[in-house]
Amino acid sequence: MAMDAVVRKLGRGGTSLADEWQVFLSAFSRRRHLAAGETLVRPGVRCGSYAIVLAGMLARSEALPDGSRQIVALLLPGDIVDPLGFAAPATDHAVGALVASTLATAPHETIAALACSHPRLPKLLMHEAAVEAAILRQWVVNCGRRSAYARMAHLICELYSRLAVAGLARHHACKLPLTQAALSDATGLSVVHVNRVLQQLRADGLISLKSGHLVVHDWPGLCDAAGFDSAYLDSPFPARSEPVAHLGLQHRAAG
Amino acid sequence: MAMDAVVRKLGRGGTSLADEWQVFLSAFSRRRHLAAGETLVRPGVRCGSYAIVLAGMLARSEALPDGSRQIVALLLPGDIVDPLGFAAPATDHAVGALVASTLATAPHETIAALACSHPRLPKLLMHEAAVEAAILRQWVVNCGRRSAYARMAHLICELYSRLAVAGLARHHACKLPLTQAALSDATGLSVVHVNRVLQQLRADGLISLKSGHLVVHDWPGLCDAAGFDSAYLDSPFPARSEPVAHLGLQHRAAG
DNA sequence: CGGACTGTTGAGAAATTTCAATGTTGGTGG
DNA sequence: CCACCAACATTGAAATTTCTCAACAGTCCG
Repeated sequence: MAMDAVVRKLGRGGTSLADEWQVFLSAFSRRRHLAAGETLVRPGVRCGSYAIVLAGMLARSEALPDGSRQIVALLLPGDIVDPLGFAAPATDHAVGALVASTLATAPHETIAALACSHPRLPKLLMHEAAVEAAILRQWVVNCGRRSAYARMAHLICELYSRLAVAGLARHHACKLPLTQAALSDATGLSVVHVNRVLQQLRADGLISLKSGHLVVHDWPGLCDAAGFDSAYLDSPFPARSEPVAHLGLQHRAAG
Repeated sequence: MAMDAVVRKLGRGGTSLADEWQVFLSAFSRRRHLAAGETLVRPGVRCGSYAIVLAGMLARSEALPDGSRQIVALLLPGDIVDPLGFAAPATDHAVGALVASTLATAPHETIAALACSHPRLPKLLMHEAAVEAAILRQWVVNCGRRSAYARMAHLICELYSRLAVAGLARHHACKLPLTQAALSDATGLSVVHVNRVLQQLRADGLISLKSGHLVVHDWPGLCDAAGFDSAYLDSPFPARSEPVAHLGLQHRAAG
């Protein structure tokens, strides 16, 4: 079943915590479906369970007083919605489905109980959280210091890489069902400018992006435009595995 | 000794994990001093120990190919440098001291060993990490969607609040030893614009900021300009404690 | 006193936003 | 199958924010 992406992504670190993953995943017996636009977590509400994205795409977002919103993270298949969940205070932001999505869920108590019998389980959650934090840091860099063009390119690099890790990219192509409005909220750019930047990226022969389907025509070029270095994304446990190259990507020259 | 701020800040959640904190802190027997500008962690290097900031101020930052840099987090007294440390992959960014700073350190192995005897210790680290992540999310919002003016105001609100939690603010004033260049790197603005925005904030009677000393003249006004809501910062464990009001701040009306 | 770092100022240039209108697409009901 | 509607994408032009450049002032320290 759709657990594929999850296993692929979570197992990427090699074998050192394979048992813990097995145990952890086995707790996720429940399924939950969300329609596009539906909300999973409301700001200020403590969510009582863990969730793993099986299919679709969700966004963590914050609404601003002036009516605009900022997407603060995108959740792809294989992602744990809130790895620090059972230790975290109430979330301050919303999590909503950008497209129809499927989740697997498990109550916090179940996981907490498992953590007792499998003391290395927290380590595994902490690792996932650390990768999520690294992504978040890149978003700060993105919004803070990169030009609109590089910002868009970087977001696309990140998403492509993450989808590739989950086994959801083939032949430099993947589904990327984000409207330009969503891209705008993710990058902090205006919708109009997103549109123009995308045209530029297409004109430069780097990508195609149409009706939710992304094709990367020039991965090294895109990485270069973005200042993208995938190291922060996939880093498995102690050693560093080969980069996403094995998933059908040429890897850009070390710089 | 300087452990004051630490105890104050880390203990803020009330008593539920007090024992774990005791045990955790007792492992930090080593001290380390950094001069201003000195580097604690270099990108790509796995750091083998935990560190807690006792005094001073450090910055996590990423350098960009074009020579600019983005500060991705500021570490204040009481902060754990990398709560997910022993489960995290190698850091992708640098951590450096902005001013002369003191740290307490403990080897990862020591903490890992303690985690075995005190199974709730990871939960405590995860909680700290969750708060750090919430701050990071606010930075994304800040850089992505707020005007320069609001952005600066928000950063100041955040720093003042965090310093207040650590017991380092009195009478609406605190030390804030950040150069305008550092503020620029933290907000993603140009140095020149930082200067102008600060002048505006002063002219509007919200703050004074001179030679490393901040005074907040109009906390509600500043929060308002920033769109600041302290909820994400201090949230202690399950229940929510009173906001920073008890630390000498008027709290803005709920809204 | 000199030098280095930090803060300040002005003016023109550039990137990005806003506004407002017009295509395009995909689905739905007649 | 067509008409229609809503959501999404695209375009142009003016307005605004922010940046860059370049100069100058203040402060700290040896």
